[in-house]
Amino acid sequence: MSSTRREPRSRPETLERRREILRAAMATFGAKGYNKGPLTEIAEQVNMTHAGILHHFGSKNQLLLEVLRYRDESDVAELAEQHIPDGVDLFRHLVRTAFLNADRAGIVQAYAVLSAESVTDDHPARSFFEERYRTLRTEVVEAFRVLCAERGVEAPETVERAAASILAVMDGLQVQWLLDPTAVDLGEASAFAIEAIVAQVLDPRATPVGDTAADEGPGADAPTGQGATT
Amino acid sequence: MSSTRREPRSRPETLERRREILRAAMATFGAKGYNKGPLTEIAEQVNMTHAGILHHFGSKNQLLLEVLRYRDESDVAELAEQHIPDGVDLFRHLVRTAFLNADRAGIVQAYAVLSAESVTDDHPARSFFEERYRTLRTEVVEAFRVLCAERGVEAPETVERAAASILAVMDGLQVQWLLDPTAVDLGEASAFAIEAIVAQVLDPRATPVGDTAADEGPGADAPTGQGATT
DNA sequence: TGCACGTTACAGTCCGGTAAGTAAGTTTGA
DNA sequence: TCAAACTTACTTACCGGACTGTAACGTGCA
Repeated sequence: MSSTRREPRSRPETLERRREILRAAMATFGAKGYNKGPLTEIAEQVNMTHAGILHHFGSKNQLLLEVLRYRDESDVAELAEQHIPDGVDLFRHLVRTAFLNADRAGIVQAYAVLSAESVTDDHPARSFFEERYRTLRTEVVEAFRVLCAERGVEAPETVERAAASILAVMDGLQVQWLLDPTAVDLGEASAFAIEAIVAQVLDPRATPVGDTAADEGPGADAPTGQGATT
Repeated sequence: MSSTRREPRSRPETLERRREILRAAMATFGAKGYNKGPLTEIAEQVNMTHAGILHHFGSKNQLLLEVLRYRDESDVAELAEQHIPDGVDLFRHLVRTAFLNADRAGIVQAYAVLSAESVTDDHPARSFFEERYRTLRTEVVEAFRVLCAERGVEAPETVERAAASILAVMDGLQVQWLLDPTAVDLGEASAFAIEAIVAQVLDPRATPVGDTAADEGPGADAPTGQGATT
């Protein structure tokens, strides 16, 4: 756990070898989760023993963290070739990502499984996902501010909720889509929901739900229904 | 795995004993997930050995399925004392549930963790959650139809996407809220998002996102950005 | 008396991590 | 330049722990 030889990487091909391992780890963590994804399965994908993996990463725990960091770095590297989206471009970017994700079930599954698993006790990826969501929410909030400024309206205080909701709906749709890809169109549904939320921020309207929901608190009555936690 | 003595339950107190076990199992599966939640931990919560648990449920696998069934039955039993919500009442019910869930982190976590874990290979709860989402989506679609009929408008074909989105946003917000309860207000954010989606179904409006998103497909360009999968 | 409800004990797996050894590669210095 | 000295990248072998499931046995209610 502690004495992990880190960053030797003297030989040039080692770096590519490590990347192979990281991609393999992403695959099995995605398919089985972190807890149930054994090192041996990762190892045999790259024709190695599990001890070889541990030689490179020190521990399974450390491997997971590097897997997550690796993906973010790859994405950021690709992004750097473009401009950094802000304002309405960020929302378009999110919609486009949702459409693209429909062809990347493996990666989608890895993030869906690992992010939910991370809320369990002492999970090694917990702080990673905490920070990830914090960062993403901040970016979306900023995009709302820019968008409102362009429209010449003051950004309402609902932007925080809206930002969380946009990320939430994308994640939640992924789970439903992974369970039954024929039942949910990941791209179209994400686009619809994002439009709905953006519209509500820019031009709030009362609805038959909201009419009474405004004063809704942890009411004294009320059971839970089949959708207890959804 | 196969020959599990089921439903003997000769003595009256046995039924309550089983319920104790189910509640304890819900707690540890929620805290650690199914794969990492050991039977011994469930057992010691009810002052038993893990072999005692297996005597009642035959296998850990079977225990999980009964846990999930038990919760739904409890919820439905409570619901039966009320009316079955439909039309706009279902949406109000969902919002109310979100507020209530803010005080039930344990149950929320169990569903969040298990539903995401269920998408992994050969997970015992997979078909449970497939069916659960299918049922819930159908109910929400029906509520949209009733609501549209009340308003005298024709239900648009977006109701399917909207139904999936409403469930998705509730689930996704739960994950963010579990990771950092101070960053997200589960009830308020759920209410906001549900209102937004209902409003968009009843009265669709173009947005700066949708203006171009309509023709958005798996475009040839486009990387993924930090929010690769969200 | 017999069955339900446990217990203890154990079998069998699986898995992460460590130790020790080996065959390459890289560095260094005369 | 080239070989000794050292490092890296593994392998095999093994340890120890955790966990599910089974078998055998006791105990008390009906």
